[in-house]
Amino acid sequence: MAPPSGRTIPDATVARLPIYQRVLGELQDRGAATVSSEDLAELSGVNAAKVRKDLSFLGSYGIRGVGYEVDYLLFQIRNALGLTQQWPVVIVGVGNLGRALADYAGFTSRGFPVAALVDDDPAKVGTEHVGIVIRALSELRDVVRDLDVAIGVIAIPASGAQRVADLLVEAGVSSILNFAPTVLSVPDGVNLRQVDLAVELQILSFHRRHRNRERGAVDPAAESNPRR
Amino acid sequence: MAPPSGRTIPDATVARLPIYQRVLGELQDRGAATVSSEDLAELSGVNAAKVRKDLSFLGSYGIRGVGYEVDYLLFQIRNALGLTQQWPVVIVGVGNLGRALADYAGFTSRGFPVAALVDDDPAKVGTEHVGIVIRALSELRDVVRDLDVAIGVIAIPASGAQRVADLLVEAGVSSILNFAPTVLSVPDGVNLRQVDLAVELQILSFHRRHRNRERGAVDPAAESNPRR
DNA sequence: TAGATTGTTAATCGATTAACAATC
DNA sequence: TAGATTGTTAATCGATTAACAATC
Repeated sequence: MAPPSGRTIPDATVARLPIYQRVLGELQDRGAATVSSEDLAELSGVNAAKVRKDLSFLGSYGIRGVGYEVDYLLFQIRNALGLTQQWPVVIVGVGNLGRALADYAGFTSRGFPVAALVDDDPAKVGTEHVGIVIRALSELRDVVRDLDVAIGVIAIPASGAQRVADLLVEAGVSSILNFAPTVLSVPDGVNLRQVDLAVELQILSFHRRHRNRERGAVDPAAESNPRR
Repeated sequence: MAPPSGRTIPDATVARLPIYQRVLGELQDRGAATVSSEDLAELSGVNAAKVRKDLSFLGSYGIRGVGYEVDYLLFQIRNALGLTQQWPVVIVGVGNLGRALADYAGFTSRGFPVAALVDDDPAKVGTEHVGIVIRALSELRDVVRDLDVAIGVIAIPASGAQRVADLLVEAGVSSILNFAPTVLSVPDGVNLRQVDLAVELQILSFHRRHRNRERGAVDPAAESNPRR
């Protein structure tokens, strides 16, 4: 009954909690009071046993014979994820991707308000995007301090990413989300996640190829070895 | 010596092949002829034993005492991923995210040229973005047929995503990359991958919270239970 | 009480990693 | 031959899932 104490939530479970959170939010909007693991699983695209196991790591928040109270479970998931408060983010790089992220409603609505935009192009500094003034890279430290920024988002080309990561760490952010296709190194204690948009396409490409293989389709590009 | 025949490459390995590919590409640009599993691991941010195991699923392409020939290994990885040919993509939704994706150099340079842009806003249809004319949603089938499109990218809000997915499937694409934060259902035989930009922030938030916990920091937001 | 659904167990499967024989 | 590095084994760890007792 008490919230789990020793606790360690497996990584695989942590990665699914945001999905449950989103689905529960939709259920809440539709006015659902409770949901069974079966239904939550269906809506989330996973196995029902997995849902129950995942939720059991948070504590014992279901009611046997009934299901889970939507409001209550949503609160507990938000709590586990640390989303009962807002975490302002700074986006570094106001190119196409940076602008898309700044406009992306999903950030603010899910607890990550875009507090600041930063770019090193003098032509952009001082202009506004969606009501946020673009600041210079040299102001990063002040921006992070003044706006209480916890998370830095890197939305610039790979070549400058490590330098920006270093600046973000110096400026005091504790977490970095990197969209540049390059492996970054950060000090211990700084959380780092990497998203590579093209990687997803490459994985798709692999699966596409193998689905076709199974069906006996011929893939001419797959044959022939080059030199050596 | 012969390319592996029975083959099944584990999912975890498939997910890392694009990383090795990118790192090998950088090594190639720098003129490196060979690379050891130790160095490739370091540059990719993984364990050296894992690199060797991953690569062994593709075949036996290393040279003991020497390492891996960069060019040859790169070819074999591209081959395994099905990237020895180009896979044109169509991007549905020319909002901020769609435009960012269309401009993203990483797509074209890694074998996924943006063949077409599609939007259902009449004001956008017929205009150009980065040299590509924006077509109407109703033309999707023609676009896919005429431009030999294999992959559809969904870059619209969640509410319309399932309908667009259905249209893409009808139009004949075999793979879908979905950026809308909603679970899609597609027929068997269609490959689907989901990217949720906010999910990454939420996972970061969790890890941030627990790093702090370990250090004995107090998190006021974590306490107190709501009603019930 | 009967029906429904959770929380947990235990079996299974897949992924990681150190260690080392094979071999360049 | 000596040194380096692969490819593979085997031990370990973590994730998934069916099954079911507990209980609303």
